[in-house]
Amino acid sequence: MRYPPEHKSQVHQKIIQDASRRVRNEGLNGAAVATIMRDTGLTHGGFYKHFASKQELLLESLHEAFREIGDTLVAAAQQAPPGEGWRAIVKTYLSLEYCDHAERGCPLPALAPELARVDRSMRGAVVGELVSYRDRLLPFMPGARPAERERNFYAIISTMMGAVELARILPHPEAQEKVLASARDFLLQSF
Amino acid sequence: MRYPPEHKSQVHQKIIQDASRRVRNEGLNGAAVATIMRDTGLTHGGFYKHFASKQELLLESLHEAFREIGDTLVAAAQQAPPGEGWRAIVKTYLSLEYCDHAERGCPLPALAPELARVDRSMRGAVVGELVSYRDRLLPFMPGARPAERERNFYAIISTMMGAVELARILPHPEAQEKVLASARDFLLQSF
DNA sequence: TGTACATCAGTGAACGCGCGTTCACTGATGTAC
DNA sequence: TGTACATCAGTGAACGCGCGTTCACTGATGTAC
Repeated sequence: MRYPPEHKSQVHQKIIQDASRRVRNEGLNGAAVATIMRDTGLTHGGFYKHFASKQELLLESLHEAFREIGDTLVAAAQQAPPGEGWRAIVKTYLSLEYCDHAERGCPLPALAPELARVDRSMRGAVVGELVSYRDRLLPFMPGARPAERERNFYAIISTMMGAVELARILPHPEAQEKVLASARDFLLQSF
Repeated sequence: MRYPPEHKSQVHQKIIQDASRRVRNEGLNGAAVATIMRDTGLTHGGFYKHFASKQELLLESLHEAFREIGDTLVAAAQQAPPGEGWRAIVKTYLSLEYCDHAERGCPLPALAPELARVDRSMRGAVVGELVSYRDRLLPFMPGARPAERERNFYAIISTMMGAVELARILPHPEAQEKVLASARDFLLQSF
């Protein structure tokens, strides 16, 4: 049962992709080792040929999630005229599309309170992901000076996260859109 | 082992108080039946003399949490001059004090993503709690007309929730305060 | 070219643990007669 | 006033289940000689 040289890293990546989606959809406990391995077409015993522990998988999944949504938001911002990148980010982030598909969205509205509770051994890595996510988006934020862009980033991301979380609790698309639109209009008319 | 007539309802209330704090501090899975009963000075077997199920406890704990923080915020708003209630709410909500003590704070930054994932049998009750929380705070929101106050409520609560969640992920009080202050200044200078 | 051995991703039974829930039981007190 | 029984909050052993993790094993292919 020998495999081609790329095989292992492909399986590794497939496991992370799957976990990254499951974790955003169902929370940090939503990605059980046995379930993820079954989805990948393998059995649970093989998991430890790819990861030293469940915790390692969670951290790599989180990294993948931040990378994926970061790419999307940066791409949207780069399409916009100079200085207007943040508007494109706000419109993308607060769309019903991303509200409905947590598995492709930002990990913060999906996981933030759980991330605040991870134990010491994961804390540093989690903070690191958050900081590099911020640093990728900072250049597109409104504000003349870096300190001002940082303050505006915190205000904007806070509003967006909260709005998506609130909308996801509500049952009807109209109610969800009301929350998303309130936050969107509020942000776009500010700055 | 007969008990005075008020005894049972006092124990019931003590269990809910404890669960309400644990759930805000450690998440919906943080309030294990055995742990809570031990804290109350009882054994786990007695739990079902007070609640039909764990789910019933969670819903009553959530109700208690919204009631507690709602009381606090309404009291703060009532101290403020007419029309300025929302400013008092923002300052209270975004204090380091409440950021540090999730167990006494708003259940939204502690539980929102988990609340978005509760199964159908709990969904209605959760939405009900959210709606009545909103309706308690609406009168203090900025805006001349009810529809405007509702939009402003969504924008304000979203920003506050997100900021507290973000701050709670960060390790140092200075970093936390930077996030809280960014959101606070942003909200107070708007409207 | 042929044989013996090493490699290593994947298998599946088994483990210990924490969880929500059930249930026969306890024992102090109230009530019926 | 005294006896028999009912009540009911609380006890603690036991259950089935899902979880992360371990481990002896498999078997196709590579390598050594």
